[in-house]
Amino acid sequence: MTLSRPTHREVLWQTEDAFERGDMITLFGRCTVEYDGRAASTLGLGNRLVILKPDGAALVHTDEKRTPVNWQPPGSEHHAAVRDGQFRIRSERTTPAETLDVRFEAVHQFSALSVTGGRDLDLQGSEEDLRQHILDDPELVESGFLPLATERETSAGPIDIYGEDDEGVAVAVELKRRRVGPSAAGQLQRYVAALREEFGDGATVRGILVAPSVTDRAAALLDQHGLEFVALDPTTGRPPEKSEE
Amino acid sequence: MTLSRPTHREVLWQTEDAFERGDMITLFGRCTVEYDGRAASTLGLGNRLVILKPDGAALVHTDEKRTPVNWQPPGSEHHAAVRDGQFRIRSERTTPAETLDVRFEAVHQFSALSVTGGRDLDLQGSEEDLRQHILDDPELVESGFLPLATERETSAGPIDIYGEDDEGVAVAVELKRRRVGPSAAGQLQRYVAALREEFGDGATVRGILVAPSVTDRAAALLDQHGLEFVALDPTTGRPPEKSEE
DNA sequence: ACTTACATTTCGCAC
DNA sequence: GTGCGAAGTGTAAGT
Repeated sequence: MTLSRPTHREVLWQTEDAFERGDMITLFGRCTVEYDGRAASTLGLGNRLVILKPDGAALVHTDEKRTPVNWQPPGSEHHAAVRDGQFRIRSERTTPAETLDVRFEAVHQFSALSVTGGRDLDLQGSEEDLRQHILDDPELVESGFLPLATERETSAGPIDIYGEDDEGVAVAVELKRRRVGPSAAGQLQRYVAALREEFGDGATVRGILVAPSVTDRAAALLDQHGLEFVALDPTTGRPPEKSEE
Repeated sequence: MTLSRPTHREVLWQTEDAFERGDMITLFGRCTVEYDGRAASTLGLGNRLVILKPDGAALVHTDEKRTPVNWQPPGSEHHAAVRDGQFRIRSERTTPAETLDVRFEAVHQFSALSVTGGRDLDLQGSEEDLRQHILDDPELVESGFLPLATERETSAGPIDIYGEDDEGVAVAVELKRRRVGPSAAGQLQRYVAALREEFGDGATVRGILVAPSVTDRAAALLDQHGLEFVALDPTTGRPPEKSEE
């Protein structure tokens, strides 16, 4: 259902009907946007595409970027009204308290869309896949590596794969699906430190970062703390080609 | 410009015209989606909203979530074609090499939208704002704090605010606009360790994390490393109310 | 509701 | 182009 150059009243009726039906709404028109919540923002007049989803999500898109210029996450409540010659959408949520106000000077187009069909994506190449590759063939990490647990808890957080090397020394393995920087090195360092603390009096714990590649600075940080790096690609589960490193 | 229940041919012509004009395109219809690049995914048949932006961004939205189910970032190249009774969009980019394929069994609606007007958001409450509050009034961190530099480089990365306390001891201040977890504590720890390394032989360096609040685990990590915490709200630049902590 | 970490994160900025 | 960290990050899983 689409309206071209509708009156504000028409948009209001159709919006309420669409909410009722659980349709997704798209509005294109000249509007301002105000947001207040975790931060606060204002956006001056311009033509934008506004999307209202039946799950409570709201998106305001300009002609640039993948990220909406303003939005409201799912679970928000949308309300529509006509006031002061404007068609207005107010979207509110709690925890945290946030409001999004879109005020249309003119709505160029209104659509109510019945969105049906699958929304479950079949995705490959995640960190989870990389973990499965390693559990299927622990030698990928190193000869004699024995995985003992996944998501093994420490005081600093959960270790992706916890195990032992061929000499029975504890090993913390941290997985990343893409090239890693300093933060991943720091993360592994936290886990290894937590294990050493847990085991007490100078226990030996090794830390291995598994990822397609590392930046220089991350490599230096790993080095500083005696941590190791193993190059593996998340999709193939094999060492990446040199061109991919 | 909008077409309802157009033929694939009509959509193709209008799509090419819209690309030419630099319009934003919205398509609603029954389609499958395939993605291959940093990861890979497939999405079965269903009604979705597809948005093609003139900057090369592509978005595929279902009726749920704020995040598109599939997408392509700005800078991609969109191509349209009719083949095997389908209207197809292929969006490609390089570095990294990624392709997005949307195949429409039926296009229920096509729109070409001329998106004009401001897209610059005026946003308040960022980490940058918090920094300005502190530079305007360093006492917010602690009595006698003297900022000497922002983005001060270390071997582990840049320190948000570098300065000295009232006794001339070096202080690294890390800012966060929201409640912090273990990673922020680790980040500050990296910077402080880098400064100690840089200054050599047991030099004293203090680290202060400034944020609205901390999680328990993060507080424990700070404690472990002798790091400190100061509670400040990024918007007001003042200690947050108890209810906000 | 809160914590924790992943994400095809995206985005901006500096080198 | 790569590196690095912020973001109103969003999202899922566990507690």
